[in-house]
Amino acid sequence: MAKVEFNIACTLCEHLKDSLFNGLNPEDLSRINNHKTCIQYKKGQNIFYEGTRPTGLYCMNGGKVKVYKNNVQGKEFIIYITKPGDFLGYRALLSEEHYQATATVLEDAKICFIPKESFFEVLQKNPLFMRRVVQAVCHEMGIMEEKLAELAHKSVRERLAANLLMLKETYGMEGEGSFLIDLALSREDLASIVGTATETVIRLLSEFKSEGLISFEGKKIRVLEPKKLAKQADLIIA
Amino acid sequence: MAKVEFNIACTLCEHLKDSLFNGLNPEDLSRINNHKTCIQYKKGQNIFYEGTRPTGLYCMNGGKVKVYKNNVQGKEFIIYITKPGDFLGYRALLSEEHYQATATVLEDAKICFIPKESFFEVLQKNPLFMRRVVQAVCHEMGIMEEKLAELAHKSVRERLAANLLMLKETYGMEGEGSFLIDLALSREDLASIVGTATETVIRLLSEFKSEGLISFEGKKIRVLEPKKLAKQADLIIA
DNA sequence: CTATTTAACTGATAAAAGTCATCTTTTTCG
DNA sequence: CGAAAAAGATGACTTTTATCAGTTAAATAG
Repeated sequence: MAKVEFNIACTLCEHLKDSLFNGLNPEDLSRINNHKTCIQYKKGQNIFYEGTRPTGLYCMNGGKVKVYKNNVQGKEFIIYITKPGDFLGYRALLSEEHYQATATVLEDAKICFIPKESFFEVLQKNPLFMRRVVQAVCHEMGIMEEKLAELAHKSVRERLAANLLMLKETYGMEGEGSFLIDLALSREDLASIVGTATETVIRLLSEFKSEGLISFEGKKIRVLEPKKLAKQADLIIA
Repeated sequence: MAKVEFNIACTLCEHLKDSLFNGLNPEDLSRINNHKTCIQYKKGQNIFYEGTRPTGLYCMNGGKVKVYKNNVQGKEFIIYITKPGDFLGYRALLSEEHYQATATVLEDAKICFIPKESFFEVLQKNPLFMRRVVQAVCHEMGIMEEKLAELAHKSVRERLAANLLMLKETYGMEGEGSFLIDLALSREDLASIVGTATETVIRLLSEFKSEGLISFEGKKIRVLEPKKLAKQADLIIA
């Protein structure tokens, strides 16, 4: 499959404002810009593989990518789903380790690749940028701590509700008082996010549907009652 | 309870070599040293609380501290247990957020406190130190990703085995071909590490014991058969 | 040193969730 | 288009693990 390139100047990128590159001085941004390679990926293509060495940083321009780990039996656990402006693969790059997860395109994506050297150069000579990266990484870590505790002590039903709300926050498109999660996720992928079996997700989704909390719209889910869903997520025995 | 202070120069600290402060130039290390306050804590005392703002960084000199989150029903999930040389409470400090977890002393501890300003000063003017901190944070994040996947797809039995091995790696003292986990952990705390009920931990521990994988030594656990325990942890259907 | 509290342990039971088998619907691709 | 594959759905069953109740052992405080 031939890689299709595209090009867009970082300064003109519509997602720059959502990115950590935002606020970078023109000189450094142009250094990034001049060394980047932008590639269009099709659904199902892999960006990087668990066990390999990072050679640079990916920056999401469009589309969606899942970052996941496979366990011994081949079961997937999805750690993260990208949104535009996101850095991808920065963890292994910054810790100078192998990738510990695999990244696969969920919806056709446009992704810019910044070589390691250029990224580190800008990082090194720009303490404020470095500071913002650290801040972002530590924030992300807080989210993971939250997820850990959730996974440890919440039921699958609660976790599914919580994850639907989380997806709604990130990918939700408001309309008529409800929110369409703009992400074509298979039941299997949703199960890999929640950390459960596909059948269990299917059953619980249809329960939520019959309780009027959500509805289905093609491959997508519409959150009808965020507050009631939050009650399901929180185990508030009210 | 009066706080008991002690003082030890960073340059003379026996754990400097295990710390991120290692390699810092003398000037910066003395800046840290001159602004730090060292306090002795008793078992059960709290270092910081979830929801409060960090005012500095804690650096472990001795003893053990658990960092944990409480869920709605009051169930604990232990995110981390410190070892000497560790930074404590750096995540919230660096992300400029509230603490998302509480830190409580497990075994009488000596902890040095470095005010936010001094730490950031050294961080800012020392890119190499910053780089090493970023690297450590990202490494830590990789461990958490691992834990997430483990929590999502492994059984309690596997997780207990895996966590015993992890504790052995960090706190294990070798002797006669076996390893004593030098950490007086209650069954309840162990359950909070694994993410399960106390009763379940008790039952599984006595299974492991009767299978000859571990033995009890006072409040501590001795790992007799690390390899067999690893098999239990990995779900290798060999 | 003994009373009281706390931790460790055991058994019974119930609930949650995983697995397996099967069927239907949808999607993909030659 | 139409066959084949993949995804979605449902039911039956089993396993795992949590919960509850109660007992024993150990640690702590008066």
